[in-house]
Amino acid sequence: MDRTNEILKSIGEKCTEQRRLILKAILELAKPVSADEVYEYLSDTNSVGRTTVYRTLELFEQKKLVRRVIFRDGIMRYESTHLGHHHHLICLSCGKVFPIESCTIVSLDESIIDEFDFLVTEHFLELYGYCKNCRKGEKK
Amino acid sequence: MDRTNEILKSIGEKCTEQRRLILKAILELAKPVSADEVYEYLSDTNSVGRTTVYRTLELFEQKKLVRRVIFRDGIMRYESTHLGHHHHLICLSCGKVFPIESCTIVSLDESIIDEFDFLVTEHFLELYGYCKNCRKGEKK
DNA sequence: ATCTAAATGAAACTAAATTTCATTTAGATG
DNA sequence: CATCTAAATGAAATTTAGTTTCATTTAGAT
Repeated sequence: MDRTNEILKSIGEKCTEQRRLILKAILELAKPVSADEVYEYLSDTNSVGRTTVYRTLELFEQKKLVRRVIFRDGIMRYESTHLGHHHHLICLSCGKVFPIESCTIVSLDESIIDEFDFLVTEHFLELYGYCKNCRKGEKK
Repeated sequence: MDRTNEILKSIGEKCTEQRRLILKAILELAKPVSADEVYEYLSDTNSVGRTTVYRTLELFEQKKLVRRVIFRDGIMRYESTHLGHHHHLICLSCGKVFPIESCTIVSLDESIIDEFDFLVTEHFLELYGYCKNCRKGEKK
């Protein structure tokens, strides 16, 4: 059940207890999380320092194990690339994040090279609003 | 030529020298700029403090004179809402920002209420890649 | 001209993220 | 298996963006 060792080997980096724990956390959480959230998540193990979390997430980003996502609060969050390309619905009331798997923007990426002579390599779309739960009991 | 007074009056806020200068800067720069960039832009006038720039941009955001945009570096930038709804091409090489006026996402906003029962009130799309200039002379 | 609530700005503070550097360790090598 | 070394770790210091505090100034109402 612990694929973290294999994954770390596959990116050609040392397998340390800390890296395994951080990778495990990212896979388990399966949503965008900040370095501090990962640190808190692992705080009961008492075996990973804050600095290491920051550094390891940066390493994972370089190695494409995670991608960085930034919402309106400007905090850097990371999510597993195993989740595949998707966008986010973010509730302005409760803060919950919902993934949208379908992406209708890829065609835009391609048309932009013609229209703007700009080669798009990645794009990020975030949609803000109010989720089902937070809209309950509101005046219509 | 100085509409800043009228604009400040129209939002029902005091017209101060500082607010006029900051608003003028935002209108002149006509692109997403950080508080510090506005401060630097006005540094030769020596008449606006850093704190005031931060506070005034926040006020302008509340009053919908500017909107906050956040790129991958997590720095808060603001741009005039006079520019209208649009998205951004950001060059990963030179950092230049190009606006895309057309928005093909509005229909997505609407379909999401049905599919996810989530009411979208705003969305942000940023496309990263390489602009014409920075791609010059590269191997094909 | 006077007055007052609001605006300003220097300095202190906060929070996220990065850097430094002494210590520890993975895993390569003999 | 023991040894060795470059890499990884983490506590503390530092940096940076942004916010708060509070004494002073000022817009604009009276």
